[in-house]
Amino acid sequence: MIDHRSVMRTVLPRRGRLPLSNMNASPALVRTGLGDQIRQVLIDGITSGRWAPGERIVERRIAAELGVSQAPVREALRHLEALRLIETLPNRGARVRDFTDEDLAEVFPVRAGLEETAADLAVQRLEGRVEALEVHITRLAAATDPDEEMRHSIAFHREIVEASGNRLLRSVWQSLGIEVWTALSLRRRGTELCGKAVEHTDITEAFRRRDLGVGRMVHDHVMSYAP
Amino acid sequence: MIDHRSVMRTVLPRRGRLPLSNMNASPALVRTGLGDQIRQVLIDGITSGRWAPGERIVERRIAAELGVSQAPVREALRHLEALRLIETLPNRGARVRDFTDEDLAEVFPVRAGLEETAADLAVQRLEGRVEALEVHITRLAAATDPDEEMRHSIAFHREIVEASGNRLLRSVWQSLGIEVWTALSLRRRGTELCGKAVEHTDITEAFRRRDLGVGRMVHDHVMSYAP
DNA sequence: CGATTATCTATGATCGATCATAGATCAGTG
DNA sequence: CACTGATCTATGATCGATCATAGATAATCG
Repeated sequence: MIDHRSVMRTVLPRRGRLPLSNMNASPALVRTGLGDQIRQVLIDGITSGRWAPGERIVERRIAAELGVSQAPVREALRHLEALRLIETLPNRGARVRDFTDEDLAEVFPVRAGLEETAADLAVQRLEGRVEALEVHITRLAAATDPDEEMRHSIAFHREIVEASGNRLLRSVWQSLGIEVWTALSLRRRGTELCGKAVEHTDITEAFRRRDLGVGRMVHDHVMSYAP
Repeated sequence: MIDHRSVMRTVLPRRGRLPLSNMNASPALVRTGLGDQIRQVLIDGITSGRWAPGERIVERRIAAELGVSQAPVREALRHLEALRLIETLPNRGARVRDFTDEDLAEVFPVRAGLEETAADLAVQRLEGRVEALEVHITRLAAATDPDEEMRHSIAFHREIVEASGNRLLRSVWQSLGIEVWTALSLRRRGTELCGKAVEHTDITEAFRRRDLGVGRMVHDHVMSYAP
């Protein structure tokens, strides 16, 4: 019998197991359920290449490896499916998706369409107040490693989406899982996307002067990331 | 308070053989799992107003009413959350979302952005072959009741998205659950969206002559649905 | 009495076990 | 030997029960 009463089970249960993910700084002391933790483990495993494309993902095996039951693993797998990291067939389980270059490229037109819309909405609401955007430019400039660069660059784009004030738009954009896919793109080809940072400044200036062409600017900027 | 207990039971199993809700016509004889059936029951219940906005959705109660266990109900609820039909808080359950007019309006800019992108991609691939689009115009013209009208109108838009050839775009657009939200909009205000059908013809003509401005046309057309 | 703390209750989250299906393996038949 | 069908196996889907948390209720204290 396992000790379920242990207060604040920060990590997956059962006899010393798994790395303690979120014990450190965090504004709200996020207590996350097993499903969320498992999801992160699986995302890391797939993006890092620990599981090969096409490899079968067996619910019970993952559950046993992590010392949990099948249920939260299933829950996590559904999230991975929504992120399109795995493919599932009814009654036949899931396997790691084999991302083609085309798969990786498809995200850019979608982002472009969503972010153009977001920018057109945001320029109205921001009324020239671009401080929040500038923060991410500064941080991006100060970034040291490529992974940090990526996160700050994405944060800039997320800020535009947030500024649109359209919660559905935010939700849809978030659900694209840009971080994950960008990480996969970077792994696929060499590390780039560096030079595009200057365009963030141009875009921010356009927001500052309330340039109604900013939507198109963002659209073209996003598409310029595409291979 | 409305009587929930009497409702369904037409399909969900238990001991006996599952009554095969869809044993008849259907190209591929889709056998759907409990989760899918439950999802549909819940969607119908919410869109029809059987469950009031803000009303609590208790997993075990639904499970008992349908004669199934908690697991497939949970699975269905997660889909409803993705459709934004319910709101969920960790460890505190789900309740029917109270859709504001703003909620209903938010979908149009998102659709406009996605469908503009889709149209710009589709016009390249279609090369003037607009037969698939015309089918939906014809069907819409032949539609009798408003519900059928809605479905054919949406089918036209879906066709554009399909024609883009971008599977991610299709997936994202589908996940918006346009049918459900449109049904809610129609329920909220009176039945309209009728006059807009002619614009479908204009758009189709633009596709036929490979007019590169078709993206903007579709964008404006979608936004014209917004209240 | 009002505030604080210790139950109690409802219910989401998780568990371990079972059912059902898709494939694989084996057996029989012409 | 190819083919059909029975049997076995792996595993997803579902179940019933238990654990853990949030909110309600009762008990305690100043």
